[in-house]
Amino acid sequence: MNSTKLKKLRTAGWKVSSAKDFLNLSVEEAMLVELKLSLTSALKEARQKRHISQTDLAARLGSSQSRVAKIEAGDPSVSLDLIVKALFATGATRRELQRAFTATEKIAA
Amino acid sequence: MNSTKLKKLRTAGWKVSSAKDFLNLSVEEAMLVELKLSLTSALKEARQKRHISQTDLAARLGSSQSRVAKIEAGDPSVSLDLIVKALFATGATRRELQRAFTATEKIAA
DNA sequence: TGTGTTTATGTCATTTTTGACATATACTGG
DNA sequence: CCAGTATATGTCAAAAATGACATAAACACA
Repeated sequence: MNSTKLKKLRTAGWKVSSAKDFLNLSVEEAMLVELKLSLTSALKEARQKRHISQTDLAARLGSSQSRVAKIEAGDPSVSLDLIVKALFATGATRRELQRAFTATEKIAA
Repeated sequence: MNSTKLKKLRTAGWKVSSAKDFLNLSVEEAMLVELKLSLTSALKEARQKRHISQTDLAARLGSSQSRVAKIEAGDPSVSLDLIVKALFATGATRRELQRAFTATEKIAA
């Protein structure tokens, strides 16, 4: 986790905390962001594979199309809770979730 | 996921939604709760194994001892984001996290 | 017993996340 | 081109989560 990567996350709108201990605290936050990106990517795949529209998924999830779009777009306003709930709502099992955990998401240059 | 289990989660303070579609929507929420419990349990283990106090962990995390206690207690007011950040803060790797994903947490009778 | 440390529980003002809505922009067949 | 469907983006009031604080309870170990 280098500082270039951190900068990229910041410009993407992520609030990777400006706390005192830049090289500790923020790294955990950045790890979380990476995890989220892996999962949202997995979500998009899972949803499309099953031919569910964002609107459909939103209904299953008790949410709105716009929020589903934001989840998949990796919007910083989306919690891990919601991402995981969305994944479950597509029918993904815990094991599938687990798989998504391994892959590290590349942050576009 | 039976309805007895759902009742237990509810009495533990979890807001497993009373949405129309009890046998779909709430099940995903319950799955999320189970996942959270697995992770908080893993967190407690990870922290204790490394002889870190809740106060120490709170500092690393930029949080407070009371919140760390709540995380480990499986308090419903704690987000998945915070649980995962806490796990990372103990030094847990993504692979360790992944392991915690498999184990299903028993809900005390 | 007392003293220090760790963990638990309750409360609350502030911050973050949410669903909903409007609206814009793709994308797909006709 | 148009019409229908899917997805993206911005905004906002309401709801949920947060750190901080007080304080209690459990634990250790002299």
